[in-house]
Amino acid sequence: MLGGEGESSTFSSPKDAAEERRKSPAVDGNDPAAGNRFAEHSMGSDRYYIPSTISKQSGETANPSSFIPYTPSGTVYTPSSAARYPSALHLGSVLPPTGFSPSTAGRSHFSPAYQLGQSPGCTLYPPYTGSGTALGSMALPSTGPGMRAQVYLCNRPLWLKFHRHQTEMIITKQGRRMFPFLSFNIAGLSVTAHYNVFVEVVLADPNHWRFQGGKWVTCGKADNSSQGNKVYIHPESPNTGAHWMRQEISFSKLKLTNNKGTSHNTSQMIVLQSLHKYQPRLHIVEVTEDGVEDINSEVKTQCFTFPETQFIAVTAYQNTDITQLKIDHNPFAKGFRDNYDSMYTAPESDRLTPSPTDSSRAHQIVPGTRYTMQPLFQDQFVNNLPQNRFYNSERAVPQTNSLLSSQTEDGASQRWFVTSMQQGGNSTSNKLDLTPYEGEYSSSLLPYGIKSLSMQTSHALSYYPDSPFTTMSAGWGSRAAYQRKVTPSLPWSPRPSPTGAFPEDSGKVKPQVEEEVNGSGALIASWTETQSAALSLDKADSYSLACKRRRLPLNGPSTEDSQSSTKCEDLASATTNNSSYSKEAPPSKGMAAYYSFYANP
DNA sequence: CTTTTCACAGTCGCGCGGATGGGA
DNA sequence: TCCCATCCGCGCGACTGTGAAAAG
Repeated sequence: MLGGEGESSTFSSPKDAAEERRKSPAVDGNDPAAGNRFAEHSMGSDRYYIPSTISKQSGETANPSSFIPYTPSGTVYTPSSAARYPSALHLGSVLPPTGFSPSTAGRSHFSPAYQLGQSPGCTLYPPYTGSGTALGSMALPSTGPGMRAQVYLCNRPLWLKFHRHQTEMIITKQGRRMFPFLSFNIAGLSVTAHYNVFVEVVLADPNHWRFQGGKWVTCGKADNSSQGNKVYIHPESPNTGAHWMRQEISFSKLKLTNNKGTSHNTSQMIVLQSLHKYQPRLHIVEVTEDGVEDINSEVKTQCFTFPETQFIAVTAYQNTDITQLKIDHNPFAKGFRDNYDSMYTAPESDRLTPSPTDSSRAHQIVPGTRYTMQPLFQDQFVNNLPQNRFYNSERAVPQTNSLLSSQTEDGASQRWFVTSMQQGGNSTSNKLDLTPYEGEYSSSLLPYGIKSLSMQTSHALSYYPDSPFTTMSAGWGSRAAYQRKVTPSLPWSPRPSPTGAFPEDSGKVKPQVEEEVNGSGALIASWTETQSAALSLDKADSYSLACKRRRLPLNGPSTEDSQSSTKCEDLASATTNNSSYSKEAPPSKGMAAYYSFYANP
């Protein structure tokens, strides 16, 4: 299915035939390259991802219906966006009120309408693109095949860190992995239905970029003649909805290359052009058991776009802020951390990034720990459903602690979505307003909690254990590195100083982190409270925080090794120690909820 | 001058093979 | 004594950003 490119024969399959059959009229009629499903290069210059605008979206968040795509009142397509690219306007004409054609949305790669129109809808974080002809379908089933999915960007905090400086991704001939990599958690799929999950990378704007004077500036028009694969299918595709929802879906193996002529590993490589801005998109396509798309089903494809994952492809890093962030956060670059010793012998609370061994240890010691941590920092939830419906689902974690109760579910979730939408930023820089996001950090995590009790390991994360928690801690602890390298070498840098690296560092980021920690503590408390409340909320919160600060593991005395592993263990212990994996502790309600989730899809 | 390519050093995960210990 | 499982160390390969050289 995904083999529109000649070289992408890997994806050639019976699905291709199905794809052709399912091609929408809009595609056929408007896109001369319609047959080239993934032929980004063949798209006109007008085929760009268009970041959503903020105002309208944010305004809609107050209305729960705005979370539902295709609702007449949920129009998110903004002429302003379209106006920037005339063709978008044109294509927008075929879009439904939500800004994209449901009949084409499912096949973004072929559909200019989708590509242009989906952005407002997608970046609206219920980027559901629906597919097939059923658009509109407010009546989409909430369960079973065709149900709408919800997607989390698992490592969004890390993405945001990079996004502040305009993320850059190295591309090489042999292919370079993305960092941060795309990692999602998916909910709302049919447990038994089969899905293909894949990532597509499309041009984010029609410009050619260059790094000049310490900042990225446009420089002419983008070259749209790029060829090569633009899609990366998750290696576990196809698989059941239960499988996709059971664990984090990581695309850490995805590689970016500028080698158009690459003939090997095409299935793992996405061909990009240097100095162009790209937007990754996640696609979830329902297929039959043998991996062929079922043309009889109306709702088959869903697309999710996260503006903060935009990046500029480069052959060499331009912005040293980005370089330093990569070094600080990418375990593979650990060798370049000249403050490595201090980083990894420092108190837990001061450590910047996880070492791969940390995560593996944690994982070995407490199976599922890694994933149990994730909900604590699931800051983002792409939801197609009315929030109240979501929160009323059996997956919702009991919110019994004071910290959480301080924010009503509706209020919290709404602001959370508002935040997401605001982050659409202006369509040019797409800078995200982080403030609301940070403020609602904890509340947004809750829905994710239960699901994250993974039953499986994630191979990818053994390499990139940048759980949202660990990544968040890197924001303010890495100042030394910035101070050392960035300041002297980048007098022009927008954030040349340690404190300037993140303007919020001195006065905002740290409180933010603490707030996040509190949020995690809050979650812990909520969990523990539901399971006989060994720790009160305040105790759990303060204790975990104290442990982090004082380098004390929550589970008692430990060696240096165990201390290092407490990054995940400490905050998660309250939950994981009571998970079904633990013999010592009784099953938690959370775990029960986890099962119930699958028992009641 | 800008951009790309390449070799390099450092780190880590994984797999293999040998050593060790327990049970039949 | 043999078999099996587990543990440990080593080497290889993958991966990273760096910095110089090459290419345009």
